Amino acid sequence: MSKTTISNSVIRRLPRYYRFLGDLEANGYVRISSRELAEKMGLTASQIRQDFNCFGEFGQQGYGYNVTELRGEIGKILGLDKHTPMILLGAGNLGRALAAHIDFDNRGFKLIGIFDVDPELVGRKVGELEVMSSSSIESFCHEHKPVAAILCIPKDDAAKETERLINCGIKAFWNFTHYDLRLNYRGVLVENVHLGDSLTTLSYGLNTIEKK
Amino acid sequence: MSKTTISNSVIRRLPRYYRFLGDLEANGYVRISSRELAEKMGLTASQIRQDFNCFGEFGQQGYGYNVTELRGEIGKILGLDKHTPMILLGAGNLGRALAAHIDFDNRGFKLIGIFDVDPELVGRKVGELEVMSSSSIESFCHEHKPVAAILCIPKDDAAKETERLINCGIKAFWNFTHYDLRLNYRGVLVENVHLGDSLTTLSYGLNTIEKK
DNA sequence: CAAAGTTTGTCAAGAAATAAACAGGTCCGT
DNA sequence: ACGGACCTGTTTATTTCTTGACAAACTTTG
Repeated sequence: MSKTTISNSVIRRLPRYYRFLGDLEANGYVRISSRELAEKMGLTASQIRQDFNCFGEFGQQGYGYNVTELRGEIGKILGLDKHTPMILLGAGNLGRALAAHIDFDNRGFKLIGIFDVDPELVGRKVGELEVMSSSSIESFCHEHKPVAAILCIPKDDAAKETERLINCGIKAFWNFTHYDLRLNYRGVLVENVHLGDSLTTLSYGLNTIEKK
Repeated sequence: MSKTTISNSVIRRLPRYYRFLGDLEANGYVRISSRELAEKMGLTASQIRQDFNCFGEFGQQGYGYNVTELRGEIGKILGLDKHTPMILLGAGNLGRALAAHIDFDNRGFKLIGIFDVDPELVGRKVGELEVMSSSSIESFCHEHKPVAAILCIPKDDAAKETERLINCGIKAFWNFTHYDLRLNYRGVLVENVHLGDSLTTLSYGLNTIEKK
């Protein structure tokens, strides 16, 4: 029986399940039990079964789960069979690294445009794409209808540019700005990534260990 | 009264508090109440008070919290007054972007060395630092005693290199590899960053919204 | 083909995190 | 200087998340 609302904790674990199942598949696993998967992932078998059952019954008693089938189901749940068109704002170090490093095609997206205000960067090639001037965002969006955007721009520009992109029809933001986007209204999605916060957490850990 | 063990949920919120308090300070705020801060951050006042009280009593009844003082206290808790020496493995796109983009000095660390196996990259300048050959890691660590390491290397090298670094005295890993480091034993810390998982979550969101 | 061994899906208990409530101080205007 | 408004620290309640338990069902083995 699949649940009506899925808790955030469960959703956050799904990509990790998907990743592990991909590894298992690559290593020739055909079936896996919740107990064995739990051991590999450092979770409890109970939690894994309950997580999966939020979406349906994918396993078989006495057998376990078929790795390929389960991975496919989770992929569908995550929308990884899609290729939602996405643009990148900011072709600085981080923006270029993401464009080159992230496997958009296998994560439900397709990167179709890169923009920057800096004339030095405009025209430069980043992978297959050529950096375009930020001033052409409106016309580009009108023509190609991107749905998602990556923000790798200075903090102070974030609010303004976000507003602009929403007017261009952008529905989802992957935000690397040092700014907490909060637009839970209007059906716009935001995934804030604060790399600095992540590093800070590590600092806390070191600081705390030392005191013991 | 400060608690003995701090829950992970609280720790994950600390960097964000620190960030918001920095913004408030920059905007001339001298004092702030939990109610007002809660409103700005999208939390409840109760949670904020309870979070802070894990570490001590920083506020005053009828007044609130002194922004600068509170920020300082949280900074100390997070160990941001330290400059723990850190090295970077992997000077590819992502590694170079992190080296350039992250404000290590204000997050408790100091980046003191960058390494790569690729002879093409060795010798290249990344900010102030020059990329060194991975073969020199041991001698470098012997001399400069780094405590933390960033991993921006291929997935398949992660396990081996981690082992190697632990033997060099590394105690904390900031892992960008597509590989879940789990070394909770031996007092070694790991902060896994899975950018792909983050993007996948956004895909889920879009996929789910559409179905409504 | 039957019995033994697995493993799921689900329900119920337990633990953890969050929110509400409130007593006891502090601030501020008059 | 006094009363009302305000705010923290802490206790209590509520909600959410995780773990444990078990019946039902499938697989494997002799």
